[in-house]
Parts: sequence; structure tokens; C-alpha cells
Amino acid sequence: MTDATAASKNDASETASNGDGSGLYLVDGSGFIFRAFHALPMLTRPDGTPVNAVLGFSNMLLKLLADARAEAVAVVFDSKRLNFRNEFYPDYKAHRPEPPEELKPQFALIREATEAFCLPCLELEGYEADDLIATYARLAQEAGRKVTIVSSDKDLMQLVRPGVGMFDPMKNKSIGPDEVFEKFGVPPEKVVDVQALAGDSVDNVPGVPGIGVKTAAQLITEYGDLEALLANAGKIKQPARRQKLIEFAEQARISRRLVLLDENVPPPKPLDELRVREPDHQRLIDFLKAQGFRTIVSRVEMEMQKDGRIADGAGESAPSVSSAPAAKALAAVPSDEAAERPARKTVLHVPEVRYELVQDADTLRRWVERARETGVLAVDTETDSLTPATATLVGVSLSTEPGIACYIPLAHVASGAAAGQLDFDAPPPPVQIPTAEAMAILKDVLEDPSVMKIGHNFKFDHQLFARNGIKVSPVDDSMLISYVLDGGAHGHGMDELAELHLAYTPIPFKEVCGTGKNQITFDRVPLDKALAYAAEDAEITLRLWTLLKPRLVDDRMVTVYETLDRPLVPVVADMERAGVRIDKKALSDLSQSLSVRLAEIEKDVHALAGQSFNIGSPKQLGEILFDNLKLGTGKKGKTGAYSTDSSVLEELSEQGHTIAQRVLDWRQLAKLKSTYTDALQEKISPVTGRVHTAFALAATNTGRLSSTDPNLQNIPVRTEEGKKIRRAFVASPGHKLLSVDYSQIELRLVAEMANIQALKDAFRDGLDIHAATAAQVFGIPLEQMTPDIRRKAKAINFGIIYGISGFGLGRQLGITPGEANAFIKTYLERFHELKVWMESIKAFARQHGYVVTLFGRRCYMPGIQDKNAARRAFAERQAINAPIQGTAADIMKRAMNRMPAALAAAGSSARMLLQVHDELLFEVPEAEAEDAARIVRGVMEGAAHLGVPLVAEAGIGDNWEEAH
DNA sequence: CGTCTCACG
DNA sequence: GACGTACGTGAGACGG
Repeated sequence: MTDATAASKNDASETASNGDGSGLYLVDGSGFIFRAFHALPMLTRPDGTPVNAVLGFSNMLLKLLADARAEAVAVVFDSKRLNFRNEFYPDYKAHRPEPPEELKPQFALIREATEAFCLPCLELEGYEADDLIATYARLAQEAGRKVTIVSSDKDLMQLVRPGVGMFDPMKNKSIGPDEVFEKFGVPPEKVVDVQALAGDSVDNVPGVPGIGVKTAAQLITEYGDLEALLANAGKIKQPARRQKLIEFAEQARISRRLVLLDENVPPPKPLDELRVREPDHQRLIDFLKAQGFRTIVSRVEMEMQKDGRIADGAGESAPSVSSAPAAKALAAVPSDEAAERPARKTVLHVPEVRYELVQDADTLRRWVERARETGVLAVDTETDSLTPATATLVGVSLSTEPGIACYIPLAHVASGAAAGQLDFDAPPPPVQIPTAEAMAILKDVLEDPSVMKIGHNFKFDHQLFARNGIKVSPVDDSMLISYVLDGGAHGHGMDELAELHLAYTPIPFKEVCGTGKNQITFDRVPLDKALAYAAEDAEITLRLWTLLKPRLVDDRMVTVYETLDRPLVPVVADMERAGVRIDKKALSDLSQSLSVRLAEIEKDVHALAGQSFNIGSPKQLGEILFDNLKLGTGKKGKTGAYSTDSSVLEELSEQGHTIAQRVLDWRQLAKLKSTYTDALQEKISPVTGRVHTAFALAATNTGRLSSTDPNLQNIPVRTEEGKKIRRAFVASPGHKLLSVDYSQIELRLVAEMANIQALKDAFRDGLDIHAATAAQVFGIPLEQMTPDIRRKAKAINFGIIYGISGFGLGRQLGITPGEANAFIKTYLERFHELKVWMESIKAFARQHGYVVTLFGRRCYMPGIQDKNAARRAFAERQAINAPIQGTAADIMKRAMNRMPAALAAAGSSARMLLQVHDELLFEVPEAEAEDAARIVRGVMEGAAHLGVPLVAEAGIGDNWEEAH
């Protein structure tokens, strides 16, 4: 955390309370309902009434009342849909859709909940909740009382001032002047001026077209306020901006009136009546019980018992609860203020952080029961290896709410036991529930559609449970939520996110298992350490989810997450688990022959060099070529070493230097041998006899997958030698491999997104696209096309996708950057729509800091504002490429998500094995191959309906090379 | 652990 | 006028 944010946190919490016990909390009830509804998993009462927002609301109030400084709390609601703003702007909030059916019954329940908590409900006909909040904030401030507005609505940020702060209950975060500045780029008192310019599409506030928050903040900062800006609009340098501001001046003034809150509405209740009263506990408990909220009921009951109000204890105190030291530290993270604050007498406690070791079935059943009450269960599995398709399940950790987690050891051995050998004197293993029994107990809740399971990188856990006969569903993944929200901004590993969002450093894995040759597998970790580590992982996962999930709604990323990334978890888990068959014999034979040939080439090269050296060392090679043999001057990189990459060696080879070509040959074979023939054999699982890659779902900046351990997305295909490796990827006996790939998908998407008519026509007519572009750009009829001209057009087409530069194209084609620039110029003249599109993408990236794919995925580009021109140019090329590459990735994900159902519906038993960005590889019984090819092509071509056709081509063979 | 090189899309 | 370049990945080898 930076000093600035730390300071602002303090400011905000001081605003929230000055410690004299006069804090007034104004809860934005209407805003909260919508956010909680969308953020929390659906949950129903036994009678079927949906209550997820009611539960969120009740929990939030409990937490608020636990705050010792909450002297007065009031919940404010909107009255009707129409208010005074509609009188002068009828379209205000006009496009709001009806609330969802599941939300409607919850409005009344939330008012009931407020009354059950004995809190005043404030509402006033003709005004929005925000106006009432503004009015009470003013009244309280005039009375010298501190105010905290409990809301995540940015429209309320204009009210922040000394003595008035905000608290975002969904993100558990205080909002002070610094946070407001971060959001709007201006201090709170100028927020309305910025909103007046930027508008708000959700509330139908028009603003000034073409001006967003960033530009608005810049203008307001420069001119002071809206009126001063409008008065001086004629002096603005940018012509478009000047014209818009003059044309839409009146619209901006109306927008300001729409967003400006009315601080002078008649208060429905006097300020003094807003006091926290001793709740009528019985009434509260009756209400909570009626909703089926058993966990918070027991919490309230425990509280009463503690205060001596009731004699019989209804609390579910779990046996053998251990309080882990790490847990204490977790409780003290700044975002969880309530946990470390001493409670007041009438306060309802937030539970302490407690981790429990589960070693018997009954205790495990209690955890399952608790998960059914909350409807939410964070899950994490511990194993003895990182390959989930073959790893042994060592234990499972669960967390049902922040602060509460457990670990269930399943396959731990006594910590002193020696690894991998029989030892009759070894101490007995610890008491554990037999894995099969534990799985049987967990299965019900893990497959329960009304309990949301949460994991971090759940694909891993999904495979382990699948191998134990459990199809976990529904599943949320905090890693994927983070990826959808902040892809490109930072990594999404749990440790990194915990540091970033929770200001907490989880226990490092190496602290538990050691490192290097002393590393032990998790089954040999002593149970107390295993508990602290594993339970913490589950709990952090839950906390990250609580924090990030609501942001999907705020950032409008729900659809991307729900339709693209979340459904991919089981699909890709099944692919990894299936694995791909490798002909080990073919690889080892190939390895053998490569060894022989490498030795021969090595001898040649040493002879040509006149001395022996390590060809694999670029440093030694460079010195031999340029210092000893003086083959040209050589070019040095930034580290001062000679470059010896293939372009350099190819040039030397063309000049007639045999040694360069021989080194190139050696390099190619050495690469094939070390990376593919040798390493791949090692990766064949002794358990399944197949290779199980891991697809990373949150690794790239564009939405693509990546493949590791081993990387099966870069298996050679271009050279004859490489193809031999591909032939070692084979189908099981009686099966075929089916490879289906998209034809020219990225160029089709350029035509679509930039709306290039000539290119779209060419695709619709099914032309050879590179020849067709060559004809367009160079003005040569198709029948006179030469391979060389086509090659040039092809290079430009690729260049466009990469965010073209004269330098890059020139290098690719072996021409000067000047000549390349001339090509590009002609290309952009012929396809004039392209230039407009590229400029608009760059402008968008500069304004927002990210770019967007056709399906709404955001790719953040941190470098786009860099002062360094080169880094900025790099970011601009990324900004051009990311929407293209990312949209292709989105389309492939749509196809993959639909594939299992499409195959099943057709009765096909084809299994999806690999994805290589625009290609899918399947294994299918021989007799079904043709049918499967038809189905797969259909799904892939129908994965998006665009102005250009999507085309997928299929191949069938006994090995991957044949099928491709 | 960073750099270079090279395999793929 | 200068920056230093085609976009996105992962892995192996080298050498500090």
C-alpha cells in the first residue's frame, strides 16, 4: 500500500467516526439491494422465495451494528420510480429495465428486515434515496455530527467532505476524498461538474458526447467548474471537442441538474430520532429464522446468551477448534476493521478467525451443514503433485465465511516417515477420515446446485474431484473473476491477489514443504502446519471472491465471465484429464538419430571454426564468428553480446559462409531433441500412459489460453524434421485424431471489426484472401497474380494484425522501411476503413487504459500513457492486436463451451484433447470420425454470427501430422 | 535468475 | 529529433 492510500484510509475512517460516539450511518438501502442481488449466489427460503439480497443486507446490518462507533443508523429507500428530475428531463433513468423476478419479492423483505433490526426506514415521495441521504448528511454535519454513507454508488461521492465519508459495504472499503479523486480525477465538490460532462448511460444522463470521465476531469481542472468551462468553450484547442461543448452546452447544464443531489428536501423524521436502539431480539430472531438464515440466527443467539438474556445455548460451538496464529494475523488486515476492534456491550460480534482440523465424519458433516446454510463454500485441495490428472488427493480445506475454515487431512503419513519405502518401525499415520467416506459426505454439497463452490484456479480441484466421482457444480473461480476484471493489469495468483486486495501475505508454500532437494510432498507435512496453510488458502479464496465478485456487476463484466471463462473450467479440466497419447518408441528412436546427426554437425562446425567450443552458447559462438573468423562486424545487443539469432546466421549463410548454415542446422536439431523428443518422453504419465498438459486460463493479456508442463501449443509443424515429432502424437487403438482449425480467423475479424467492405466481400466470395488483397493493393488482376506479389500482400495482412510498422514489415520482407511504408500507405488507401478503426482503437486505449474485444473482454494496456515514445508505440501496437487476437480467443472459447453438449446430443463419443489457439484436436472412435468432424465444424463455424463467414477445416488421421 | 534463442498461433 | 520496433505465448540452455 502506498503512503497516499494509507493516509486516505485514515482520513476516511476518521470521517466515519470521531470517537465521541456521535457517528451517523446512512445506509443506501435501494442501491444495496441491487448490488447484493447481483453479487451473491441465488438462495431461496424453504418456500422458494429468493432471499439472497436479504441475507446480504442482514449480514451488512449486523456488521454495521457491531461497529462501536455506530451511534445512529438509518436505512434510506427510493420511494417511486418517478421523481422531480423527470419533471424537467423525462428520459431520466428511462431505460432502466424492470427488476428481475427473483428480486421483486425481496424489496418488501428488506424493509421488513430493517424494521426487525429496529432501524428507521427513510423514504420520501418524489425524491430518490440519494437526495434524502444528502439532506441528512447536511443536517448532521450542521449539528456537528460525523456521517458515514454506506453505499457503493458513485453518485453519492459528491457528498464526501470533512465530516462526511463513505463506506462501500460490498468491497468493505472506506471512500474518502482520495478515493473520489481516483474515480473522478477531481475533488468531491467538483464531481457533479465532471458527471455533467461525462454523463451516465445507466441513468440516462446525457452529458456531452465524446467526453468521458478522464477528459471531463481534465477540463474541469483547467477551467474550475462547468459554467466557467462553457463560457470559455470557444478557446478549446481540439476542434471536435470545442464544437461538441458549444453544441451541447445546454445538455451539460441539464445533466448537472440531474446528478446534483438535493440537500434541502423535507426530512421525514427529525435527526434526533435516528438513534440505535436496543434491538427486539426475539423479533429479529423470528424474522431471520423465517428466512432460513440459520448461521446468523445462531450468531445472534450466542450474543444474547453471552449477555445473559437467554439461558439455553443454541449456538453450534464446534469441538476441538484451534486458533491458528496465522489466522490471527489475517484477522488484522486493514480491510476487516471490525475484527480487531473491541466490541461494545450491545454489539453483535463478528466471529473470530478460527481454523479447525477435521478428523472424523461427524465434524465433517457439520461443515457440510454449515455450507448449506450459507449457500457458499470455498474449497481447496492439497495434493502430492502439480499434475491434477494423476496427483494423489492429500487433503481438502473448506471455508464457509470469512474467519472460519477447516482442513480435512486424507492421505497424510506420519511426518517423520521416510519417503517411498517400507518402514515397519515408522510411526502410525494420523487419524483421518478414509478418503472414500469423506468424498461420499462431500459429494452431496459439492454437487448441490444451491451451494456455490468457490475456488482459486478451480480447474485443478475440479479434476481431482472428478477422479473421485464428483462433478462439482456450480463453481465460481476467484482467479478467473480477477482475470476478467483486471486482465493485463497484474497477475492473478492467489498470493499476488492477497497482497494486492487484502494487504496480507499468505504462508508461502516453501515454508511448509521446503525447497530444492529438501522439499517434501504435502502428505508428509505435520497436521498443524498443514491446517494453518490449507485452511488459510480456502479462507483467502473466499475473501477474494467476496471482494471481487461484486465488481463483475460494477464493471459490466458479468457476461464475459459467465459466458466465456467460467463455463470453460469443467471443459478444460476434462481435456487435461483426458491427455494425449504419445508413441514413446517413435520419440526415443528420433532422439537416437538426432544424437548421431548432432555429433556429426558438431564435428563439422568445430573443424570449420578451427577449434572446439560450445555451439549452444551464443556468447562463444558470437566470439568465434565475429572475433576469430571475422565474418563481418556483427551487431551487438544491449548487453554487449553479439547477436547470433537465425536472421543473422541466415545472412552469413547467404554470403557463402558454410559454418553459419551448419550452426543453423545444429540449432534446429538441438532444439527438437531437448525440448521435444527428450522432454516429452519424460512427461508421459506412468499412471495413464498419456501426456497431460496444463492449460492456463488466466495467463495471457488477450484472453488466449496458454499451455505448460509441457507446452503442447508449440509442437513443431513447419519443418520436415519437426513433422516427425508431430507424428508421435497418436490416437488410441481403434481411434483417429481429428483436427479442426479456423481458417484466417484473425484477418476475418479485422474485416469485421474495422468494417472493411472490400475485405468482407472477398471473404464472403470465398476468395484466396492474400491474392485478393494483393490484387486490390497493387492493382493487379487476380489472373496475373505472381507468388511473390501474393507473398508481399500476405506479409502486410499479418502486419495489420500485429499493429503494423514500416520497420517490422520491411524486416519481414527484406526491404527498406521506406519501401515498406509505401506499401502500407497504399494498403490503407485501398482499405480506408482500416485507418479510421486503428486510430479509434488507439484513442480508446489512451482514454480508458484498456481495449475491448467484440464480446466485451477488457485488455488493460498499462504502457499506453508511457512518457517514453518507444514504449508507447509498443503499447499502441498491442492495442491494435489485442482486440483481434482476443476476439478470436473469445470465439474459440464459445465453441469449446458448446462442444461437449453438441457432441453428446449427436451421440458422439469424441473427446476434446487440445486447443492450439485456432485449432481443436479430438480423439474419436474410427467409425465416428466423419460425423464428429461435421459436428465440430458446425459448432466452430456457428460460434459467432458476424458479417463475415467463419470457416473451419477438418482433417482426420492416425497421428497429429496426418490430421492437421 | 536474467538473457538469448526458437518452437507454435 | 529521438526512441527501438511487428502481436501473443513457454521452455531449454547458458552463465553469472
